[in-house]
Amino acid sequence: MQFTSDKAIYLQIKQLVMEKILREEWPADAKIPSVREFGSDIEVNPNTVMRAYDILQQDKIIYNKRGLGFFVSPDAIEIIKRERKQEFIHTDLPLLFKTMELLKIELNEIIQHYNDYKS
Amino acid sequence: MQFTSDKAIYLQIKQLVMEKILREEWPADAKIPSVREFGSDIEVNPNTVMRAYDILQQDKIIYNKRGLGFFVSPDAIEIIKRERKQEFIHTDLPLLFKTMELLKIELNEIIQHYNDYKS
Amino acid sequence: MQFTSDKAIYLQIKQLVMEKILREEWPADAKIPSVREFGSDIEVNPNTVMRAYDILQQDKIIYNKRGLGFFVSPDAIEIIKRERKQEFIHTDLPLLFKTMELLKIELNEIIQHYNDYKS
Amino acid sequence: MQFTSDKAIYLQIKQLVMEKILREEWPADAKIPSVREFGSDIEVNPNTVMRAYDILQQDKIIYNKRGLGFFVSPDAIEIIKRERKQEFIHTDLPLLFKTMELLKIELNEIIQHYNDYKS
DNA sequence: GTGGTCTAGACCACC
DNA sequence: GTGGTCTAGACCACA
Repeated sequence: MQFTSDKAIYLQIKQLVMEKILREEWPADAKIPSVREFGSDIEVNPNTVMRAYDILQQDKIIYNKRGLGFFVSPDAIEIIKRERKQEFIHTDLPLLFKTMELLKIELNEIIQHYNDYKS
Repeated sequence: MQFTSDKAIYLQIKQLVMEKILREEWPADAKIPSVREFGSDIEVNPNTVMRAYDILQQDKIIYNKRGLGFFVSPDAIEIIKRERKQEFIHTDLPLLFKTMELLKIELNEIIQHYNDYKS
Repeated sequence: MQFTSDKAIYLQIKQLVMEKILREEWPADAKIPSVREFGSDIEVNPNTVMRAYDILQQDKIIYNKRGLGFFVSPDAIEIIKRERKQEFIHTDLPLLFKTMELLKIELNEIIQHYNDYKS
Repeated sequence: MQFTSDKAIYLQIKQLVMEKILREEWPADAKIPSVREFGSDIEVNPNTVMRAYDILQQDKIIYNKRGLGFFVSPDAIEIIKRERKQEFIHTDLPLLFKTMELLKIELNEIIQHYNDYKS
């Protein structure tokens, strides 16, 4: 696993976990790797993994059973999608449209790129 | 002027200046505010404004006449557009499409939001 | 049975047992469930239940007959009440009063809530 | 400054800060000590102080100006009181009443202790 | 000067 | 074995 240096590692780990959940690699109520195990997998200090797990727990995306480990929350996917969609619609899209305006890019061009991407 | 705290202020200032140029609020060869003036306008330390101007000058988006101040470069718009368009197409768009995929958002929805935005 | 994750489970079990005794659900000299039975009831590892029973035995709230199981001590209620009352008066109440002071809550309001609670 | 060992230090620091704000030792928009300064004051590692500040910032009780430090949020007192009152009414009080019931303590006795406390 | 991140290593309670 | 807390020390970007 390689990390970009322009974003905090613990945030990238958070992202990584959420993607694994979305892809159902880690299904609901499944145990996720312990902080030590995951840390050694991706070559990151367990404390840093812990920080990511901590936030994920606050967001109710994972939960903890004392002495056993962290588990995927039953409604994790729903929560993640809800959060991300909010951000997408209220932050990402407006930014996209504003940039399009400034650069005088038409919608057609976006659609063109989209079709290229899908194929 | 309010700044987001999750991005360096000097970068937000740089962004702001580029937008003003793109919108032709500050046309080619026009004098832009001095670091002190602009700094007090937006309630930011002049040093921080200077840092933004420095980078803009390196990018040849503005130029300096000693003792007179900073001025918009004649080909500023062209430079900005070239830079931003690269980033837009090769970084922003792919990221957007990836998010759409994960959230199962169709292109139709984007078009819908776009029309809402334009009106 | 659900447990809060912010307190040790064995302590929550201890609490639970003491409440059952105080409510006389488990009267004096009655046999209480075996660690295995109780553990499977509340979905907790028998070792953890054992740890709670151990402490309860040390406190002389329950006693053990080898090969037969654990039983409620004749003076269990008295012991529990003595312990808890000390803690209640010298720890819980002062803390409560301090909070009331900080939040500017008057005694009247407490009495009001008490009446609501009783009805 | 001394800390109880039965509660995480960073939580006690959070508590301490909130009390200083409630007592208006640190008024609205005032700068609070830097993590290093406060850490050396109370003889705690700056990282631990940071953890407390982090949570306080999430709760919008303090805010950050990049490169300058942390400041008391204008509506900090209101937020703290709201939070604490919720907890008081929905957690502390029900627990109090339940304990009173179990220990067969009457309201009179509480009132008695309250008067003793006030004098 | 300020926060923010990360590591390494320690110690603890809990299951 | 698991999480959770804390320290010490390092490095960085930012104002």
